[in-house]
Amino acid sequence: MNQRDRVPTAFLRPTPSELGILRVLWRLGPCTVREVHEALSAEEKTGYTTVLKFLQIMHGKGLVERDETRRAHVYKARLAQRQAQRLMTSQLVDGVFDGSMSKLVMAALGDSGPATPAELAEIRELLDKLERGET
Amino acid sequence: MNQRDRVPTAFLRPTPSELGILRVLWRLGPCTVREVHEALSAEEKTGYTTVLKFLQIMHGKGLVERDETRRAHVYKARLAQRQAQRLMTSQLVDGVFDGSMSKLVMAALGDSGPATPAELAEIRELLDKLERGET
DNA sequence: CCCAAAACACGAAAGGCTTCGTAGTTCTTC
DNA sequence: GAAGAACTACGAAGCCTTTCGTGTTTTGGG
Repeated sequence: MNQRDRVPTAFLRPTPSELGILRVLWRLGPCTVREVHEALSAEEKTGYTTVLKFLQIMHGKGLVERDETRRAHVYKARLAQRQAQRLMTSQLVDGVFDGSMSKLVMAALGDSGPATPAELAEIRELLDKLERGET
Repeated sequence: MNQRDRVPTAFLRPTPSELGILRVLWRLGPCTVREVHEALSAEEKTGYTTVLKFLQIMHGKGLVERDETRRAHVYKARLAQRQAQRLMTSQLVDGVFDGSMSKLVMAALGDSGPATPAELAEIRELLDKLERGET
């Protein structure tokens, strides 16, 4: 595969199962299959080999990296959570918000059980910075 | 709030093709297969019967409604774009933002080429309303 | 050294997505 | 009223996802 392919195209549409595994990897950092399986078992009933197979497939797709130096391979998310957030957010914006990021923000603010005051303040601060800093 | 499967579960994960069709229906309103096909053909090369089949399948899934009173059936998106935005946004928030809507907002505001001043003002106004009005 | 436990690889089945081709039905126009 | 256009329905092929079961390899303890 091309080294410049920094963002695997598979990331454009991770399946729910893949996301579940990625979430574990983001939360716990690099993990063996067993560790992922145990973390996942807390919520869903999944066979060990199912998780193994997923990680193998995800490795094939470039969604995760694999360290094979030890017997129990260690898997690691290829993209940081931040990057995945960026990607998938712009996916969503393109898909259903007519490409308008601010429509997304409006919808999110309007729909959410309104964020806590602290969060609102944080957002406001970011707005200030945006209005001053750039433009 | 739960009348009777108001939101088809298929909406939780529309495929790219399905989204393409839904976007046409949102933009043009209720359409015949031919109309959808023509709108879609502007961007992609798709066979007429392919579009027909998609609409049939989407009808089966409950993604679209169908008026059969005329020979050329008329299809209509089951959910308004606004509702789809709501749904898919909260999907995204659950999936990669640890359930935090404000994290999404922060990411969107931070990543986007900063919105126009008018948009920023609009967002700020909504913030004000949130902080005062509801809780 | 041998065995059980732990780990990986592989394959396969069931179901979903995508894409059409073909066949049958209804409408329009001479 | 027959020919052809415009529609719908159906089925099938090829590929992807999800889920395991089996089989093989490695390893640590007795």
